[in-house]
Amino acid sequence: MNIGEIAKRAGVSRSTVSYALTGKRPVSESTKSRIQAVIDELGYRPNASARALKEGRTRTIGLVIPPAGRRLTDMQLGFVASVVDAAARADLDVLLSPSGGEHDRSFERVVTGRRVDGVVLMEIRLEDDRVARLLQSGLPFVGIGRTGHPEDMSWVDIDYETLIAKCVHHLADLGHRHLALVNRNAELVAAGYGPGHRAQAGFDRAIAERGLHGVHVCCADDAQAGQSCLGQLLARHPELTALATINEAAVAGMYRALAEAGLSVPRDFSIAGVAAQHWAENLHPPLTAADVPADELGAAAVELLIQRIADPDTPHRHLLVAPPISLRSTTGPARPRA
Amino acid sequence: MNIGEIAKRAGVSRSTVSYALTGKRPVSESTKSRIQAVIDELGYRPNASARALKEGRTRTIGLVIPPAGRRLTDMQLGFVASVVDAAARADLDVLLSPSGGEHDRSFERVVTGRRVDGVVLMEIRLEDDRVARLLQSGLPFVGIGRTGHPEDMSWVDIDYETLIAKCVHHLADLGHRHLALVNRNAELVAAGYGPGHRAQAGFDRAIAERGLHGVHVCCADDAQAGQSCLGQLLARHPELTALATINEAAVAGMYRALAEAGLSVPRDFSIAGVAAQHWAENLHPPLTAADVPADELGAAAVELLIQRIADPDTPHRHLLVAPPISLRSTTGPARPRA
DNA sequence: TCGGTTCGTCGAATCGGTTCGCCCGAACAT
DNA sequence: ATGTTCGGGCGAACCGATTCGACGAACCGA
Repeated sequence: MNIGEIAKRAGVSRSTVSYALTGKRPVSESTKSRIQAVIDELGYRPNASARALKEGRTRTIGLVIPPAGRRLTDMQLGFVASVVDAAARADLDVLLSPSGGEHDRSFERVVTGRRVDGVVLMEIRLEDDRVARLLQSGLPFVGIGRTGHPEDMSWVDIDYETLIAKCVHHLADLGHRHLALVNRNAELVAAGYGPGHRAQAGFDRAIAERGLHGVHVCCADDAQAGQSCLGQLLARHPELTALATINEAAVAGMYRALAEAGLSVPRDFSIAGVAAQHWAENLHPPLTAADVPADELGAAAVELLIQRIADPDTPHRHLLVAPPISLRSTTGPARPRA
Repeated sequence: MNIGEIAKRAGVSRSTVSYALTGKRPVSESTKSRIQAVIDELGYRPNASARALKEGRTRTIGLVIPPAGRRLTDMQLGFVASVVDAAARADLDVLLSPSGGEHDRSFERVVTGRRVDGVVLMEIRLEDDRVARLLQSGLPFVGIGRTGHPEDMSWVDIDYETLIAKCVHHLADLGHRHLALVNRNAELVAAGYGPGHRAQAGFDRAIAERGLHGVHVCCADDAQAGQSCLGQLLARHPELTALATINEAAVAGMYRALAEAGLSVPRDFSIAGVAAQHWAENLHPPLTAADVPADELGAAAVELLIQRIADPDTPHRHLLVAPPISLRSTTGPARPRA
């Protein structure tokens, strides 16, 4: 069912059908309705590949997510959902590419075969070869997250450094003197995962400013790990009375570890973190946390990307968000542990 | 950077470059390596749209997920992950379409514009117009889930009816006489969501077979809802001592409701369900449940789809899985509530 | 009545690949 | 010497849209 068939049955040329559909040139009402009738009857839709070939754009964006197999965090899910949603609103399709580190065929296909008009990239490292590939390819892209050279690209990001510092100050204000930072999983941080490093920087800075004691641990991104990790931490550091974390997936397990240790939250131990609002609210007890507006960030990323696609030479734009900390039920005045 | 440019620089015709790349006709080693050198130098990759146009296939499959805005369950996430993963292994790209009920532009684009070679459809209702659209369009597709006329399509599915019946029998064996079924959210079930109805059918059947008493409730798919829903249920039905559920997202909240009511699990109250293995294990306490092998199902769906794409006239195939119930920590002997 | 717009339409070129038919020369069999 | 096969390569058609230049008819003001 191609445009030629429609043209033939409507008794016009193919170009007229095209103009009737796009409206890029005037077509009389009578022929327009005749064409439309044929189209409705045959259920014709223009072939996307042919259109993309001629127009030079695919009306599709790529979304590069962490590799399959690894579980996405709730926040990342929020990003994906909002990107997909924003793209749909702009009548763009989304091509999913689960891409890890080295030569990933899926990533290469997306970047290199003109399959997409632009790319949204997630889980960016301080040094990230996917960013390098995209830069050299000239394909428009926007990061959710940023590298160590953030001027070279457009991005939206969460200001983990500031937020974790805020958490520390909040806890310090409550009298806590011995704090821990529970980071994301060790492999990720070792690979140069930006938020992990920036969170640590913010933690160290705030600890120093307030003259406190801080310990830093990595923890796999699930409840089991959170439980065992904090269990060990509590045993090894009996002086700890609070922690800050960016590892939302581990928090539920931390609660269990505290319960096991006979510590009640927030009476004996305080936790402050950075998490998707939905997640923080649904934990039990609800987590005092900086509520990351995942939907806004994803939508903003798509908006930036659409602009870059329209004009690849616009200067890069950046959006760094540092939402306020919502006080819920997991932080309270310091009380020395037994 | 098109194939003509490569041909020119390598001093051969365009067709020779094409044959050198696809290997569909013999090309001498010497010219092949000359062509390859030019390609490496210029970083050429064939234009996917042009190839798709000529070949008549896109090497892309569509994945239709529940509409954005709604949160995917852990099991659904497992499906998505495994579909994406299986597709990547087969060098297929995945186009994501979040599609709800009525005329969804994203769904229409995917189905109708020859953007994809086939579709994996999720969250199918007993009567589903997306299935109808796909059938009439002739596009190969495979359901994760099935309609009320399952012979007309290929699908993989979980046998909720059998599994919930098994749960009931398991609980009955433990001496429970008054059981509840906690279903997914009411809108979904009202809209004819298959698993919801089949679970209820299995529940009713088993209840009747064992001569028990059963109540049936719908519950929104989150912990908050699970808590309030079960709270009310316990108050209204003091005779209940156990429940079966397919609503994995609500289980954490049910635990809370039970704790609030002063009931301990499994001493005072038992829960058996159907859930993704990962989820059941990570709950606290770990849920006695039929462990749904989400990765296998997703991979099987892709495999079926690839076959249908290769030969659209093969008879439909079906895969109905009923994994055994893993006994964990949430079911025990009945004990009348105070 | 004549030249200039404007409207509606058509034909042909084009996007970047794949593929079919054909051709040339070397190797081989008869 | 003659026919046959086959490796290696070329040119052109084709996939299904968009888009540009052109063209006839109607319409306008001078």
